[in-house]
Amino acid sequence: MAIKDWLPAAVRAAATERRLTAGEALFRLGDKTAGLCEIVAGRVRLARVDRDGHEIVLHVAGPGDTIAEASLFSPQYHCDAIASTDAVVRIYPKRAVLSAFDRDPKAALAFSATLARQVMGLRTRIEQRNIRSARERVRNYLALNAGADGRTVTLTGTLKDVAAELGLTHEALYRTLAALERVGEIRRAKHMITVARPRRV
Amino acid sequence: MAIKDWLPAAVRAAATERRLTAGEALFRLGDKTAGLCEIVAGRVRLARVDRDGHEIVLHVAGPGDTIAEASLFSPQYHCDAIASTDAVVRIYPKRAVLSAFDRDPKAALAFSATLARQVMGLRTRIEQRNIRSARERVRNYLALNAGADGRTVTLTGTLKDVAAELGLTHEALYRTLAALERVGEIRRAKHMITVARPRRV
DNA sequence: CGGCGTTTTGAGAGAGCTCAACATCGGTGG
DNA sequence: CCACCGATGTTGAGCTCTCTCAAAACGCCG
Repeated sequence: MAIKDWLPAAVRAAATERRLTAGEALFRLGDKTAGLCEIVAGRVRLARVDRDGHEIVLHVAGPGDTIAEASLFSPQYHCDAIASTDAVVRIYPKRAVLSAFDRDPKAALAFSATLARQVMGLRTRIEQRNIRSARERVRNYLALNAGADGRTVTLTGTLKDVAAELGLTHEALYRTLAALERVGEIRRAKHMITVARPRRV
Repeated sequence: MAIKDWLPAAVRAAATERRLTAGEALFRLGDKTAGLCEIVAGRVRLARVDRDGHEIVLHVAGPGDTIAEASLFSPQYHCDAIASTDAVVRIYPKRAVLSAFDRDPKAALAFSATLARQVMGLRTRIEQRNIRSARERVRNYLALNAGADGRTVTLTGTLKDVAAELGLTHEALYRTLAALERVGEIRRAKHMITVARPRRV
């Protein structure tokens, strides 16, 4: 769900861009909230620092992700945002966003819709993490990401990325895929995995 | 974030209640969407059935949770909702909710705010699941749920519930807590856990 | 008092992680 | 065009850690 699909053009035009070097803070806990933030390039992590000075990562956002949605409704940030790599972000001023929502209920609803969709997706991912077995987790992933035919999954990124999304080490993923291919449950091609025998348990 | 905190009273009044027996479907994939649903009692799972006839659980909701937020923006349900136990649910008709949002931007924004907060919480939980070690996961949980003093965590439910939330078996949680207590890192009282030595790594 | 669910501890096994070596691929520059 | 290099992909071996199965103490409620 890209920003441009729901944020009015007028608001998008009001955005400012900012460049961050690795380790630089986009904002800190307690700062006055500026607005919605879209990651254009690089990685930005949201984190809190506990009493021990230990950093607790809440989320890692990459290109296309938005962060600080909740900041629209809060005067201060509730955590730190630190660039993990050199990064470029685009900031949509809070006031512009909120007033657009106020004037245009459609836009507000569209925003709600994207959030509701995000909630769905995140809940699905959490449920996926409850699966212990690497094999089952991969099966789940394939079933959930299968295309229209219900059998073919097109890989957007690298297998390493998939492994991270699944919460597995890349080695474990490679092995599991190899094992599934060995028993004929899947077939693999470049950037594509096909489940060989649907309709089976 | 309880429903009554953001849903206008007029909409709440329009709600209907429904009683489900274990295994009964609240709705099925493809059904026309009725509205927002709040779980009053029992457990309801959201699931999809894949080509193999295998059920993929997307989410399990308990009392106080809302489900089908995204259904407000879709004509049909995208998954099944099945009662895992006998359950009672309250349904807020889609039309009433949407028209309330349309009339009252404040209500729409309040809805967005709860969703944004949910997204935050869910992302945090996902990040937590990336922690492999039971001990680290428990530390993370304690740090994240500490009260105002940053050292004391008050348990709302049973330890078994906490274990489920952490994605650990209850045995693993008991053992980990016992170990942490043994080395003096935490102290435990009835429904309360205190981190003994803050400001340490 | 009796029963049920939570809490606790024990022992064993399996599964994924870690460390390590190597193959493969794509891009870069000479 | 080819050598080089870094990142991705792949496989091996050992080890740690959690899960599983089991049994028992504990606490709460009827």
